[in-house]
Amino acid sequence: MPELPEVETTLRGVEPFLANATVDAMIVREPRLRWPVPDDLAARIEGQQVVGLRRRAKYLLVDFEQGSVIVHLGMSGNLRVVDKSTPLKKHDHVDMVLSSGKVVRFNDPRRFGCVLWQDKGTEHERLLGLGPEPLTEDFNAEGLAKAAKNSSRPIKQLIMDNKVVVGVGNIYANEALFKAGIRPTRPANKISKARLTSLTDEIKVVLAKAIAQGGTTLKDFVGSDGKPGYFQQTLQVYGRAGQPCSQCTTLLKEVRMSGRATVFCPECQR
DNA sequence: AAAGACACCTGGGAGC
DNA sequence: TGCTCCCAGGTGTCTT
Repeated sequence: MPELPEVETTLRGVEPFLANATVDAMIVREPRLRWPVPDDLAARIEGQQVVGLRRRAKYLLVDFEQGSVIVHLGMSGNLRVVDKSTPLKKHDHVDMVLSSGKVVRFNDPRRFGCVLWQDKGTEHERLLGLGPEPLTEDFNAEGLAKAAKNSSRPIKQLIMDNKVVVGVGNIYANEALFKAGIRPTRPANKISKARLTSLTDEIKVVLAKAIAQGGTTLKDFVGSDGKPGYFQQTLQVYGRAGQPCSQCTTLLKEVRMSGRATVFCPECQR
C-alpha cells in the first residue's frame, strides 16, 4: 500500500536487517515487473555487502560498492523480512538472501513495481528529473509558488507532479488539500501565496504524521502480515465521499480528476 | 503545455 | 455459489 509513508516505513523496517548485511544470493522468480529485472542483477550483488540504504521519492535504494539495487513498490508491492525457510506465497517475485539466514522478499500481485540496478556514480533514468523531497527544506512555499505562478492546472495535479514535489500520492494529496482548505480543482495560479504556504506545511505534516503512525505497525510489517492499518482512523476525506465533513458536517463530495478519486468538502475547501 | 486516455496486472468487493 | 463489472496506493507513453 505504498505511498511515500509506506515506503519510508518499509525502509525503516528492513534497515536493521540490511545494514552491513552480506548477500548470499538473489533469486528472481518472476522478472516481468513494470520493467524487467535485469538478467545480471543477481550476479552483481551476490557475495557483496550492503553499504547503505536510502529512499528517493518512492524508490528504495540498497547501496553496494559498485552500485545500487533500486526497488519501487508500485501499487501493490511490499518487502518483508522473513526466515529462509518461510514458504513462498503467491507473487513472491524476488528474494535477497542474506548470510544471516534472513530473506528480504519482494511480493507484488499487480507487478507495477520494479527491481532495477544503477551503477555507482550514475543516476538511473527513472530517478532523473525528480523534484524535491517533501520532508526537506528543498520543498518550500517559494518553490511551490513558483510552480503555481504560471500554471492554470488544478492544484491537485500540481502537487502530484513529480517535478514539483515527489512522493505526494492520491491519498495524501486529498488530505493535504482538505487541511489547507483548498479545493483540488482550483487553478494553481489562482491561489494566494499565503494559502500555498499553508498547503506546503500541510503536505509535510500529513506525510510526517502518516510516517509516525506507519511506524507503529513496523512489527507487523517485519513479521508475517504487513499491512499498515492506520489510515482509516486518520483520513479525513479520502474514501469518505458522501459522509459528513469532520469540520462542518457538510457532505463530502467526490469528483474524478485524471481518473483519480478526488474527495473534498464543498464548504471548507474553496 | 497539459489534459486525457490508455497501458501495465491482479484481486477484492458490489451487484445480480 | 458464481459470474460480471468496477475499482484500487503508481507512473510512463501516446494522442489530442
